[in-house]
Amino acid sequence: MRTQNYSRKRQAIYDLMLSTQEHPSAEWIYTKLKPEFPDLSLGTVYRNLKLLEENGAIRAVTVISGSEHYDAIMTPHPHFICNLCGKIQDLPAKFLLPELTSVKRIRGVGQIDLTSLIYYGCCEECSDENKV
Amino acid sequence: MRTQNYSRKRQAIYDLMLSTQEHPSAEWIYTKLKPEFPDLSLGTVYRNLKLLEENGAIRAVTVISGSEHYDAIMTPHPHFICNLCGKIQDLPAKFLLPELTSVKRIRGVGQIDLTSLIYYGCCEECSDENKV
DNA sequence: ATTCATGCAAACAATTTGCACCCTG
DNA sequence: CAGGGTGCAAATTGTTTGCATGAAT
Repeated sequence: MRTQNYSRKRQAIYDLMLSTQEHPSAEWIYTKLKPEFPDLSLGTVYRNLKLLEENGAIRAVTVISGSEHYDAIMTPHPHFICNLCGKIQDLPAKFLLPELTSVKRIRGVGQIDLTSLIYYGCCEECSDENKV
Repeated sequence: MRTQNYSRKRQAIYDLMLSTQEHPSAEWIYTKLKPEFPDLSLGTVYRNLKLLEENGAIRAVTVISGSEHYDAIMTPHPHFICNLCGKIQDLPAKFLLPELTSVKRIRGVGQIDLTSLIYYGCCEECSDENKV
């Protein structure tokens, strides 16, 4: 991990990541922080997200319609992603069965660092809207 | 599903998808088919991959270093993705526990269409190389 | 002072799209 | 001949990067 100086903007990005239920993209974070940091640039958000990921402070969930989304909750847990609105929801860790996370190596395949379980479907808000 | 004409190129793309162990990106398919179809264009590959996906003939696995990768095996099964070389391997369906695939709906969250289980780590080829 | 952090704009790379033309049914 | 299908190139979009400047140690 490369040595880092303190940076008020990086701190703000991380704090925002921690405080939200969203699974933000760079753009989302940029828009949220811009009022407080009028001189914030999108490049800084990208750089810091990458840095935080390298430091193990946050992790990438997946790419949704072209943009990467991040999660600051580092306890292993699955996600639910709505195919209609793209919203990502955390699922309780119990949905990630111990039989899955206990697998550390698959013979003839490789060593496992991370297990990603994602359910794709239609969230309740979207299915309610579609009924109306 | 919109009505479609027969297209020799679409057929070739699908055949190639079926015949390979790779989990191709658009670029990979383009390169493979270009010799046989010298007038093939990358746009056509993108258009047809999207069409095949809409038709349920193939499915997107995930985005790896910026590009989408597809799978023509539609039987539910997990994947192993190497963080170093990016190679995607199919895992036997038994690795996708029935407790996972039997979940069709999560209360307060939504309906599930698809369950994606991806193991990320270091494949055997890459760990061998790193030892040398 | 030295190294890190940032704004800005240009560069990049994957994908999409408009349009004219060809092919399939 | 009507509606796909495609090549081509331009446009879009998310992300990265080079450089000059400002901040942290």
